[in-house]
Amino acid sequence: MKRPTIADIAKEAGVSKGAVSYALNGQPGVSPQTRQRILAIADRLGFRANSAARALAGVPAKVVGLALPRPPATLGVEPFFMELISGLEAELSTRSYALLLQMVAHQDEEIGFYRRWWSESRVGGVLVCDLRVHDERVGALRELGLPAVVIGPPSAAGGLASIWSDDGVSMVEAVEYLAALGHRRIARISGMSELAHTAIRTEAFTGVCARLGVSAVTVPTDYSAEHGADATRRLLGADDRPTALIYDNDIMAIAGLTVAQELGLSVPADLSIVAWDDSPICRLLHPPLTALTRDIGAYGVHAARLLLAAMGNGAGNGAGNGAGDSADGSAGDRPGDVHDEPAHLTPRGSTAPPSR
Amino acid sequence: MKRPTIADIAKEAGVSKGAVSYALNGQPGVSPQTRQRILAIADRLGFRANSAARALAGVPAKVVGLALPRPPATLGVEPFFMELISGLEAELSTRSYALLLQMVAHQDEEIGFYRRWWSESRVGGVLVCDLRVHDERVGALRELGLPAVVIGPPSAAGGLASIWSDDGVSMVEAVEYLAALGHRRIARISGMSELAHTAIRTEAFTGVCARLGVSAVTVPTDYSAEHGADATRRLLGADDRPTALIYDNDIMAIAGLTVAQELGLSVPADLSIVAWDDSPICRLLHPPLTALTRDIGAYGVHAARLLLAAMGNGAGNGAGNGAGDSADGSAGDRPGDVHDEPAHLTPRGSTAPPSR
DNA sequence: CGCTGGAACTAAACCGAGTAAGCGAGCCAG
DNA sequence: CTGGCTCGCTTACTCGGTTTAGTTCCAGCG
Repeated sequence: MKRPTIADIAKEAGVSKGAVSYALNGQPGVSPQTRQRILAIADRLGFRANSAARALAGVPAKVVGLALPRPPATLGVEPFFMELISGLEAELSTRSYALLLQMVAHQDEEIGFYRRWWSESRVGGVLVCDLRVHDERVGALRELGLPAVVIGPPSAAGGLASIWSDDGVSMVEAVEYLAALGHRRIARISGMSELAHTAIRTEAFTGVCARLGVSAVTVPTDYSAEHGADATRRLLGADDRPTALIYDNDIMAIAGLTVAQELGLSVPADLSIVAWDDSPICRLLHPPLTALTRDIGAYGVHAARLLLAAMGNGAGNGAGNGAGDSADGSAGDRPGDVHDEPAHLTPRGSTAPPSR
Repeated sequence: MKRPTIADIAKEAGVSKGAVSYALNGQPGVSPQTRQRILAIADRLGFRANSAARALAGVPAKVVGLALPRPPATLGVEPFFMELISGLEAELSTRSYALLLQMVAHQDEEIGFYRRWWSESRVGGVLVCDLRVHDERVGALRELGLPAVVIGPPSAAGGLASIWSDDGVSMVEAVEYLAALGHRRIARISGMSELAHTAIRTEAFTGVCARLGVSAVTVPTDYSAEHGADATRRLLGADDRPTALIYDNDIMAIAGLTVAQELGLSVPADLSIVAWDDSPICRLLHPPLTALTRDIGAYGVHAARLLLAAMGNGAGNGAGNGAGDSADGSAGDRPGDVHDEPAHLTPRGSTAPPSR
């Protein structure tokens, strides 16, 4: 089986390759009749333009690169990423863009891949996750001139387009809720402290706790279930143990719930638990977890839209404020930054007033 | 910043483009000295061959395609896939292959993508998951002549290379274990019954239960936590409820554990639970789940190796029996089929003799 | 009637690699 | 001394699109 080329179509239609190219790409230079004829033949032959040839001819590759930090414990990856990818794909594939996935162990390797993708002109743009407070990737990407969208706070994006939901707002909502229930000792099991969004959450957490007169502790972890369980054990073993715990991801919250139950604590009577991000499992646990819920899929859709816009394919609604349901970009961020809806608290059975 | 091309290198080295190409690809036709000089220049310039140009020149694309069935409930995807991808990547990236990921809603769409990838010569081969009993994708791929590896039972692979672990063996192990504990009514919450591996598990399950004189029920679901919970509720509400449950994935097992506890049943005293596949959460639940454990990452590594071999890059150990620690390919399957180690039972706190 | 202009198309260059064919130099054998 | 071979390299063409620079033809207009 041989793939049909434009030359085949040209021969069949009795025109030149150029005419076929114009016809297929909707460019002027061919009469409507000829265009119709060419399109019909292309369709009949099942023609699809060879992506290598178009890429070589300078048409930007309809491929988007995503480098995923390999999870520290190499175990499973958080549900967050799967949902994000799912959302990215939803948008990308409707526009016939492909997603090139690459797992990386550390930032240097990741930058290496960006360099490589660029020099091989493999991708037209990239998505950057897990932004650090001072992130070398930003500089490297700007230097390469590779279109990029940062999934994280604009403050650390260093001028690259970014999409993010304001974790500070969500953190305040969670703490205010717990404080209103009567909690006065709240601990937080956070992710890696070098991550930009962790820093933002930490700042918001300490800030709002101070304002409300609540004692606040943050224990940084690597986001893994194991570390989450360990941290929980340590916090609950202390003399003045906290009455409420906020976990920076759902995986650790689930692990923490189990630890609490093993220690003989009843949730929510003896201990309240809040999870950040809300995978289906949170709803199915006993008790179901109160969680900070956001539409991660939509987050991915918006990120993809923003990147496509940055790549020049601004096609219609993709440009500017791509997020249909996003908040206004009120804070003085440059155009190209999109604020998604922040996560909101979904109270469930794992939170209640502390027992006296 | 402009990408260096072989023409740049040629000019700098004072030779022709052809010589550079020969030198870079380790082909004869240039003297060792000239080769050295060219390589040094290429290195200094940070040269990387434009992937589009090589693809156009007929060098097979170092890209592997993976179409993932979009999860039925579009919620999160099973940990299985993330771990599998992680393993695939581990092998692919050491050989500088890229992974093209595509989410698809149904089989027809998936076949469409294979066609497209083929006619655009985007990928050099594909991996096929979630094999059906009679799977149209197999025929389509053979027709296209696109190298492919099936992640599933050879019986349904229709002659394509396949990799798989014998789920029948594992199922027998689990049931024999439960029967030895004294269970006489075992139910199984399975995945989609049209999937080939579900069929194999079901056959093994009914077979071994009949042999051991154990009553067996299989309830098919869509693998989602919700369906798993529903099925569990129904099974446990019946008059002669089973004393042990086997779940076809870990997600449903977790949901099922929660349901049992809500119904006031104590696990494992009143009900034993076995999960198929063993994500970190299984270990952290209370009680920790007895699970059928396998090294999914290694599974992915072997799948990638097999595909690379099928694509002609047999480089060394990739060919033949790619799985270092795999069982021998004893059963009469053709070369190109690899048997990975079957899942083995890891007894934990969720299984015990049934209460009288 | 002749000139201009635009529509519709063709021919050929081009992108950046890979590669078959050819060619000169050096070497060896006859 | 010459024919033939090999080595080392160049030339030129290929892949399949895109794109630029023409070319042809016809309509419109002074």
